[in-house]
Amino acid sequence: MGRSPCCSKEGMNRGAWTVMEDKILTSYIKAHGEGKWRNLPKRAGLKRCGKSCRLRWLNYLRPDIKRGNISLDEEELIIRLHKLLGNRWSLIAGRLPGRTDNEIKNYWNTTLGKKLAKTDRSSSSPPSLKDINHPSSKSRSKRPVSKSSCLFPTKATRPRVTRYKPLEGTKVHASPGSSLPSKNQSLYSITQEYPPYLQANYRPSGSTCQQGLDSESPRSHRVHCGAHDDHLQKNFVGDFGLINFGYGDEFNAANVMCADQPLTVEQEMLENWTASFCVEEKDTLDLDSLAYLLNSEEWP
DNA sequence: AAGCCTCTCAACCGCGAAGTA
DNA sequence: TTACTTCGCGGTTGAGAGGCT
Repeated sequence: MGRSPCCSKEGMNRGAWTVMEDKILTSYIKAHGEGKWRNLPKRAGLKRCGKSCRLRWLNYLRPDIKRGNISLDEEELIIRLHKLLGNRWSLIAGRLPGRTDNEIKNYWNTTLGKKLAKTDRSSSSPPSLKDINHPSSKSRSKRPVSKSSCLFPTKATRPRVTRYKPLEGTKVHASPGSSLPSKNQSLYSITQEYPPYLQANYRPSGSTCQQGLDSESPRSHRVHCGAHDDHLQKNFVGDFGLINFGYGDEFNAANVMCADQPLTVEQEMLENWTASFCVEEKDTLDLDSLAYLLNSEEWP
């Protein structure tokens, strides 16, 4: 039978996206919502394959993409989640609002993986963040320290190259990866707070574990729902089951485990969250619980 | 100054899972 | 049930930028 290509390669643009292409894609998705990637380029008038459009949107154009360096808390979370989940970047990204799986994957491959490998070699015991952030190795310490990055030697020695193009009007929106159902907030009420072009396909995180809520794009139920994964079942229920997220009754353990409900600990991140329209300010995450979680020695 | 090296990250590719007819 | 389509994931690649010699 053979696998049919996702699209005809002939006459297609490849490589870096132009500003114009970005604009076309962004405005199309804002008007029509995500999904139907295969037909999207044709309808939008783009000479790109659907896959490429999807990737560009998810990794770059999406309005809730968080730019800038990975914070210490985020890094710690990545390390812990990677320990737990392995190279399941989309699941890890689901816990880091505004971060994409590609970004985390890149960050791991270029920075964290190396750091951890180094520290693992030099010590048989699991590395602490202190070890990771202040490794004894001076292999690249010749490079001057950048003002803009101060967290880690590897970053400091080589300023992060920021090549992304400026996006006008970029602001944080709630997305499946960043929406956090707050106390006493029903799933549906969150849906209502999505902008129209997001409502078409975005659904509150809980919906990915609740079959039937999204009849338009049923596929969105899978992948991000860690509850369907045995490994996650075992580990996340065990690890997160004790946390009081302060959700209502509709959030059972399986819902809490949903990968697209972010698990975050950074106050600034939370404030950014609540600053967006997704979560009302008065409804806050139980930070104490999360702080306890990260500080806990029982974390893997 | 120029060539080489290292690093980052956007983009591509192939595959498997899930949905559909 | 099965053949096919579509989507999303993880691994990999390569262009571009900056540092080093």
